[in-house]
Amino acid sequence: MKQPRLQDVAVRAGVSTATVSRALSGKGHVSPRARARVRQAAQELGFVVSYHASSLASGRSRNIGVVLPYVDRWYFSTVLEGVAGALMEAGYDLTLYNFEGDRYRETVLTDFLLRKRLDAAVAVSLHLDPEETAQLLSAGIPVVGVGGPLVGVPTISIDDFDVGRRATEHLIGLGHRRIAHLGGADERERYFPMSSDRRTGYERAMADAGRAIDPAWSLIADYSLTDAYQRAKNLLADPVDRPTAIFAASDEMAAGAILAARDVGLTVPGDVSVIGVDAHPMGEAFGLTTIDQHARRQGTHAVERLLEHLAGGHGEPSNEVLPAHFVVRSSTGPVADPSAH
Amino acid sequence: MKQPRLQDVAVRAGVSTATVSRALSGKGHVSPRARARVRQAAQELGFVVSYHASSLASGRSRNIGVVLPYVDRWYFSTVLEGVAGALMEAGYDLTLYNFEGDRYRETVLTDFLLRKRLDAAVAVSLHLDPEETAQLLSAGIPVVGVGGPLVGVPTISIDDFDVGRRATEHLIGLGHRRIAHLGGADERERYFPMSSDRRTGYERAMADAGRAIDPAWSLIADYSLTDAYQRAKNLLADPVDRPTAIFAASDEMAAGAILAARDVGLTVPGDVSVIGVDAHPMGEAFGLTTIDQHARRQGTHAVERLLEHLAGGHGEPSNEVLPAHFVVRSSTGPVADPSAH
DNA sequence: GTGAAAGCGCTAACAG
DNA sequence: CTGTTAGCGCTTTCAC
Repeated sequence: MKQPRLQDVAVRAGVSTATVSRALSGKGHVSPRARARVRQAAQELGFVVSYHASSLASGRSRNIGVVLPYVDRWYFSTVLEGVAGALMEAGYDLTLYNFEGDRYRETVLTDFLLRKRLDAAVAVSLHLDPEETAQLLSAGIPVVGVGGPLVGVPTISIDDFDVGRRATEHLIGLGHRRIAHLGGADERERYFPMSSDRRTGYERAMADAGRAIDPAWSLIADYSLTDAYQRAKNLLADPVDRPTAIFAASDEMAAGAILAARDVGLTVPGDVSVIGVDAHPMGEAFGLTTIDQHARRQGTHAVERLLEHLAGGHGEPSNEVLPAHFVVRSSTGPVADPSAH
Repeated sequence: MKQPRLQDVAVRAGVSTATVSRALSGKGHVSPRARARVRQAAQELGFVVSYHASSLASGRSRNIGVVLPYVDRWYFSTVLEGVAGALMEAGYDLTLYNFEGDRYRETVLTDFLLRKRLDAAVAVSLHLDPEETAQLLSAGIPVVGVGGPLVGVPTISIDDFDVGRRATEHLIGLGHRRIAHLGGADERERYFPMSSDRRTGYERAMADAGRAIDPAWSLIADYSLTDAYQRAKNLLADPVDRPTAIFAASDEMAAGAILAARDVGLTVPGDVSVIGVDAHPMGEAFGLTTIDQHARRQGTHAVERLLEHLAGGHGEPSNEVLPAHFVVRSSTGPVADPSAH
């Protein structure tokens, strides 16, 4: 049994195909009576418009691409969930492009994005060089970024510098002087923009408070719990020259640091305080103090902006900075011996 | 500047559009010389076929749908990554449908899947009732399942019953008698199929070994680390009547159990052994013994089967059971006092 | 091996 | 408010 076509509905409803199209899409005026009959006929036939035919004819596809470097890390999957939910509400399809680090970066940019099948795209925390940005934009569709500021693309993000500074100041306020930072960098020595900004915020806060930063305390991990665990363990193993607090650029890394601390016999926050960023749900079980960056909301917000733009299009959407909020739990506390140096 | 069309390439190469189509798609015979000229012309013009036009004309879209209940849980995002990678290699697009639990279940099934824009779909760990399965299948496209056996749909999975039994037997072999299980169930009181099978495997192993199961030891959590943490904490708080080992149906839950044990002053594996399922990367930092179910491979494998089917189509793909492997680390060990009852 | 031409199923002017 | 009529850009017989 073949799928019914719009033509079939037209015949059954006793109107033209144009009227059916209008009645079903809601565009253009159709008499209530005709509308009812069309709906009825479509219903009976189980008619569903063909996306491809519709898209080809109209030039729009109700389909938005999401480009991200990872899908199995909390921040990305959470933003993705936000984006997916918002698109679903709006009746849009979502096409997923996963770089897997750098593995498919090239392929996605050159082969996939250009097939003119997307109405728009959202790029999550991507760091693209000018040429790559040009490739992205050459698809000729609106793009909005989430996370790292993408040069030349309107972006939804938080103030990562501020987050880094506030997290560090929280620790400083608790009397800590020896504060380490566990941040990230990507495999190709290109920073995740957010990582470097958070790190800069940390450095600024330390400098402003007149604290020295031991270079050995400025760690780089790959954003995974396990890697952070290893590095934190090495850092904390030294009983004399270890920090009393750690600011990790993500909750997963913060969790790794807490595990590391415990495994070298230190208590949290007794011997070492730990603060993260994200408000990852697992932070609860760790009693982790963190800064909530509302990842899901970043995703939904990006979609809202994109759809507004697609609908009205009053100028390009511009950069937008969303707030981030402290969630204080039990992993941070006053330094044990403030006089220690 | 408008995108070049197939026509433009044809003119430039001095051939017909039919030849360009054949040359570019690789279907049908084209002389090497014509092929070269077409490629050249397409190259120079920066031509990319229009997906919609191509799909409309051919009836195929090189687009596969992925339907899953969550995207921010490790198992699902890992399977998704596997699926995405395999599809990318094959030059297919991936359309994502996220149920978000049950939030969009209905919508996805009724509104989205039917728009005849997919060549096939993979359904990850979905439990559908017969009517829902019918809806899925009514899209008229091949579907393969991953994870839970989907009645009427060929599925790639592991033997969850066997996993549950082996995990439990591992504990029994270490001398444990008092073994608890931390499994999952979904919000609507419909089991995740895998959860109930793992639980059954646990029960069988216990029965076979002549161990009694205290009903209070058969816990249900929502698969999150934090929920597992809470429940395990309640379970382990009782100093007299607590289990000496816990089999958790996922590594995230196992991690929660380990945190809980430590927080009530117990050592792992000294006082309580914990085993999980998944081989979640964070298991390393926990020293977690687990059973690797090769989640990513489940995803890639499903795609391979699907593409084979799409290409050759020698009969329906059938159910397939992939192996799972022990990864023994330090969270399981001999029971402290084997004579304890 | 290659070209001509007929669609694929729908949308969007343009008349009426 | 509704019908007519071109396409949208590509694939695919069917001849040559």
